[in-house]
Amino acid sequence: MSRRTAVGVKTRSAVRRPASRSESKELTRRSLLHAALTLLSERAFDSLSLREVTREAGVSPTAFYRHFDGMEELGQVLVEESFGSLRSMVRDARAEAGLGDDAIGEDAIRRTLAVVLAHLHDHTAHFRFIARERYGGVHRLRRAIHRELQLFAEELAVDLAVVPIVGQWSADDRRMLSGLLVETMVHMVAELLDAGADGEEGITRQTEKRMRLITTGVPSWRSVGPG
Amino acid sequence: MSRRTAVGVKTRSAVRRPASRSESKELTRRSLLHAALTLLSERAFDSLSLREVTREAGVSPTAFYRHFDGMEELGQVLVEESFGSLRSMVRDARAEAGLGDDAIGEDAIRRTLAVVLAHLHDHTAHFRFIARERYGGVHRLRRAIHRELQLFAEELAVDLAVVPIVGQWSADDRRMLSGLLVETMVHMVAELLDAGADGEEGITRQTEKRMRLITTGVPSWRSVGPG
DNA sequence: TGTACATCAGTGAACGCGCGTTCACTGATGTAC
DNA sequence: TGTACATCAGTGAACGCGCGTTCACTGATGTAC
Repeated sequence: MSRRTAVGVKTRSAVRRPASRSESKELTRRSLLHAALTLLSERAFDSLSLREVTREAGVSPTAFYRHFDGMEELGQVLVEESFGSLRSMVRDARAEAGLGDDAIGEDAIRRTLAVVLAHLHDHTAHFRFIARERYGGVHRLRRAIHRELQLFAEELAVDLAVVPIVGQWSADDRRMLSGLLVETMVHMVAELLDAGADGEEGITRQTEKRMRLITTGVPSWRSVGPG
Repeated sequence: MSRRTAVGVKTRSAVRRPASRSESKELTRRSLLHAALTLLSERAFDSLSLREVTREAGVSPTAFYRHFDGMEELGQVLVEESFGSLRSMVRDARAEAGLGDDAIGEDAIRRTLAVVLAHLHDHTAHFRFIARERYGGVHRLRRAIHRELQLFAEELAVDLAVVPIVGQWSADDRRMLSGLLVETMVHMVAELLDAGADGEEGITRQTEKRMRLITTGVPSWRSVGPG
């Protein structure tokens, strides 16, 4: 306590004197966002009050206004942060999946799911926020989340163009496939967040099977069904 | 106005003197539930107040207590009603799909989706309530909804046992397939509720394709992958 | 059918409480010289 | 380095408001005779 925290040791609750006014302001801002995310783990954003957030963060209600216009602005920041998490995950997943000249094999599926699970553990609160507000009571949040997931699916659709058979498909069919794969992963995340730790293995195993069944259908797919 | 409403003419807002005290009580109860569902179309249950509901229903706040213990009990009733809608849909869908000696064909898929769409139009508010609270902020509601959807998927898994190839699968694989099909339909419902009327055709067409791709994979499915 | 009493769905006033937001403030940090 | 002043993150009191819940009530409906 009498010295600075040892170099290289990052402790969540490391007590160290903030170096400057702006740094200390940033700390308060972070603790407000953190407090909101904590409360959102079992509440809808809709029902969160400004005073609850400041109480959880350990500052006075008025301090809130030094950082945000109101709860709506804080919500927007949470969305942006959560999308940051999502995008970094997508980047990793695309790298790991390594779509190329091969069909979408078991390995690609397993590696992708591993990336999702890793990010889920690192950004649980962000992912829960997205899952909860995706169809929640706040229109602006729903729209923002929808747009972001759409974007993700469209990126995957483009990636899929290099996969052998899928490369011959129409763009619409590719979007259908990528949308189904993305939705299957999103659903897994939502279920994992809602289930206890003991449900984890069953859910991931089922999801892996689902992804395999979907890709199994690829070689026999016909865009328009038989007469 | 001077006479009773004509026999056989059912008008939503038909003004007729309630025949009895209990009948008039029931009318108020219905209007409280209706008011809640109306407000829930763009709000989370979490954030709904008792006074808002009574205001919307056009009665005094105190009247609420003649019908429900509090908001939580009203929520439970909404869940039960919504599940009533869901179960009647499932019954229709199972009858229409007519799973039997044939593979799951385009017709079965189309008929099933038609049933879902019909029920969606008749019970929009109930379905929206389920979609919103499925991963919403109220634990009890999440659990109830999860259990009900699980049940639905398990029923479908049992039905699938009569389908040629699927009949040879392990029970676990059949549950995987039914879970994926159910989730695909639930996702369609959620998207339809969130999109404008002009999104409807695109969403249903994509869903139909997704279901066809899934069933396309069935003949080539191997429970454990190669290698 | 008429009368006298019981029931009870819905009312309106009142309560204490947490809410969002304002305001003038305090005192540590930052800056100019 | 030391001093005098400016900045500004966070405070605490205060406001008016909508909340859930209580209570004694009213008056239409129901029932007993």
